[in-house]
Amino acid sequence: MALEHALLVSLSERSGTGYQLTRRFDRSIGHWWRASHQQIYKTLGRMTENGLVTYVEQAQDGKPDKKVYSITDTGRKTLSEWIRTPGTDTGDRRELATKIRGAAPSDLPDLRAEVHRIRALHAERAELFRSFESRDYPHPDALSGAELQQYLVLRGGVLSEQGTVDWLDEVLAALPSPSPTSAD
Amino acid sequence: MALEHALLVSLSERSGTGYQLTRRFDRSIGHWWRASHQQIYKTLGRMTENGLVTYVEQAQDGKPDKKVYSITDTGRKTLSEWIRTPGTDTGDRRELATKIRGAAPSDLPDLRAEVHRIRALHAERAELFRSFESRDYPHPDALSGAELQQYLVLRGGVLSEQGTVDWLDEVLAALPSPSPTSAD
DNA sequence: CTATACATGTAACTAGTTACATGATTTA
DNA sequence: TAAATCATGTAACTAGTTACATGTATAG
Repeated sequence: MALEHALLVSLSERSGTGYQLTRRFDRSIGHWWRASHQQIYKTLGRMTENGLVTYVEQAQDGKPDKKVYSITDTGRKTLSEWIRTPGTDTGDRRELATKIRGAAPSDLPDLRAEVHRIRALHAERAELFRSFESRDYPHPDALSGAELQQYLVLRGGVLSEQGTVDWLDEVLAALPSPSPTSAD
Repeated sequence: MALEHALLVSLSERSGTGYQLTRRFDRSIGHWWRASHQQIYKTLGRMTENGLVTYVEQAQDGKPDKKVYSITDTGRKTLSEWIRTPGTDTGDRRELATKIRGAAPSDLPDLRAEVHRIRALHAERAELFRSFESRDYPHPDALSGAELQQYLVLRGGVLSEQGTVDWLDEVLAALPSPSPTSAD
């Protein structure tokens, strides 16, 4: 589960309550991910059982007690291992974004490799969709009806895949290279 | 549930077995959606109970019997109603793509309105992310470390939102307008 | 002989949503 | 006086994944 890892990234930046984590998700991490407070509380509960996080309960007057969560050493280790391990071959953008966000300097070589890998998956799909496009719809201006609509959906696929490739090219250009003398 | 609607779209184009629907998902509809055969069989079962689809069982020698599903009048009505009704305000691309794919000529005015609505949601988010970008990272070339990585993830959000807007602009330009005399 | 296509499903699980429930403080 | 913010959760449900189970025909 990647929500677990996203929470670890957030907690590795700074500790906070479930409520605060929900709000952070609505803002920064939520640029590409939404998680409800219910889901976050549930996940934090399981993570506590698994020793990835701990919390300190703080009494407050007028408000319910709050639980301030922080990442444990086990959590930090689990996160780093996850970042260093290639993900699934579905090319999940959310998962990759979490890894980019959470990678420590020592994780960067593995991260770059993973970005390359995911970029290749999306480039391949973009190519595949473009081949469908030219094969099945050689004259897009002449289309109408159901065929036009099918074409437009395919166009969405092409643009989405190519957009991901463009983003990852930006990422690779900006991320520090391990060996600046030998170009990639 | 939108898988239900995606299956109705597929069956409204032509009838088929659960297996065939799975394969069609892997190809055309699967450009932006994946569904496993297990999930499709389960969903077809529920849809049969709800009267959206029916099947005819066909014996085959050497192969297990197959169930050829087709859409019912209720299913067709349900699909059309769903297409004509605005969706959630999360701006789900998958859902919109299903509507574009499934809309009959008489659904087009409502579809255009929905595309406009979803385009506006994504344009708003693109703007919001760009405002974060210029406020929090005025000099992107000077960034490094965690801050650079946060910026790159935000860039992914900007590109993704803008990419969706660009796609929907293409859709609006290509889809026939109800009144060609008054420009939008 | 191995993989792929055809054809169906169950069981157990993980992920995520929606509705409900409580209650104080601050801002408009 | 109404809404938003802070703060926690449970219960019921829908959606989707992974592992298991069976069996033939055909192409390489």
